[in-house]
Amino acid sequence: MGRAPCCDKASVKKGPWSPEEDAKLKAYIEEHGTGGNWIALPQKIGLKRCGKSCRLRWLNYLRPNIKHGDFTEEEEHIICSLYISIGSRWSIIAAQLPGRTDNDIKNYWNTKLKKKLLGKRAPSRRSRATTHQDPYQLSTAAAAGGDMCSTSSVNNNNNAMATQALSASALERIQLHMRLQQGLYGAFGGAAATPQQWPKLETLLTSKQLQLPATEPVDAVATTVTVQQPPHHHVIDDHHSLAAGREAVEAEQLGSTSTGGGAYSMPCSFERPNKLVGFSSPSSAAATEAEVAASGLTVNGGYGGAGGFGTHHDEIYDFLYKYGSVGAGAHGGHIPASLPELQCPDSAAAIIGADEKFSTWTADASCDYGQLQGNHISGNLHDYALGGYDQ
DNA sequence: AAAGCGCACAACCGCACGATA
DNA sequence: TTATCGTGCGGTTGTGCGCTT
Repeated sequence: MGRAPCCDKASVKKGPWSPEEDAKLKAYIEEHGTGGNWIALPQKIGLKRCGKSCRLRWLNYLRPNIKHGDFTEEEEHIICSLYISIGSRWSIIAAQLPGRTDNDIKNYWNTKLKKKLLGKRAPSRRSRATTHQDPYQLSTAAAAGGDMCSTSSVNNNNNAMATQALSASALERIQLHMRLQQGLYGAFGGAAATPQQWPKLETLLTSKQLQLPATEPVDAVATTVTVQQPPHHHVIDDHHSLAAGREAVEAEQLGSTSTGGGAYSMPCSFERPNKLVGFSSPSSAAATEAEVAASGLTVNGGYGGAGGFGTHHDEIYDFLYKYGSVGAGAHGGHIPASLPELQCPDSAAAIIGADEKFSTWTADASCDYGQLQGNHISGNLHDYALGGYDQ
């Protein structure tokens, strides 16, 4: 049985708000506040609108000090840094930008900033509706289907396609991160010849350019946590095992180095600050931990992702934490300068479109990936970032 | 001139979570 | 402990405008 609708959809007005409606809502809230009940509010003031619609209208357009358009370079920097770090948590990103709404930022990102930074065109809705499936559709389908990637098999076409499609989202952030780190495209008007170091999240935090929620202890940034894989949707046996991951982290902690071509340890193998985990509900995290323990899959590393920033974002964050700029990491927080140009894997190209470049990570790259060198990082990262996670 | 297309923005939808009875 | 409800969020869709063909 589904959930009861929040309002009688037959009797509420939909579509654009009229000036009269705006005036009614604004006047009432300015005088009485919301009363803590958006659902009841429209009846009180005689609006034939859904309470949720009223809330949205107020938050996005009517409340004081709302800014629209004209995003500054500084704001773009913050949006990008946070997007790389935490993904599409627009409300959190919006909290760092006074006067901006999550909806505004989301729209700005989707329509302008993403294209500006990645040089890719979002597929039009028309083409999406009438042509072959693209990564965006597949992501949606996967999310709606819930378990398109839920089995351990990634060999059938559907799952392979879904996994590839999901990688577009995951790898997009990594690619964005790298491009910005390397100043490849002179984003924001910067000269490509003088690579611009993208500000580390920590830098933004310490310089007070960003403010984490007040509930988040400052020292959480340096705190590591024991986290766990989600109890379901694992694709682990194609390349590695959780045990291998555990062994790898133990080896890493002992200061030993793994051999090239050996079991790679990217998943489940490194510490990460819990600043993101801190947004999770302790109860839900505990529940997940208990479930994992019951399933016998408990390991060091990885992340349950119950609440907080979600599994998908956390995996990317974990990767960037070790190899990117969101943490000290094994490479001092910097992507190796010799990282090769990123190309779209053939299989993904068929879906994404040959003119779009997506990240892949090749074994023959000359860059130093430390213990990852010599491994087929492409497949591993790909599966790592996406395998079995139901984002 | 008209149709098609791309784009930006506003709004809606459904889900997840927390609070509370 | 469980069911219900309100809220918040992220993804998606609707719509109008301007440009191109």
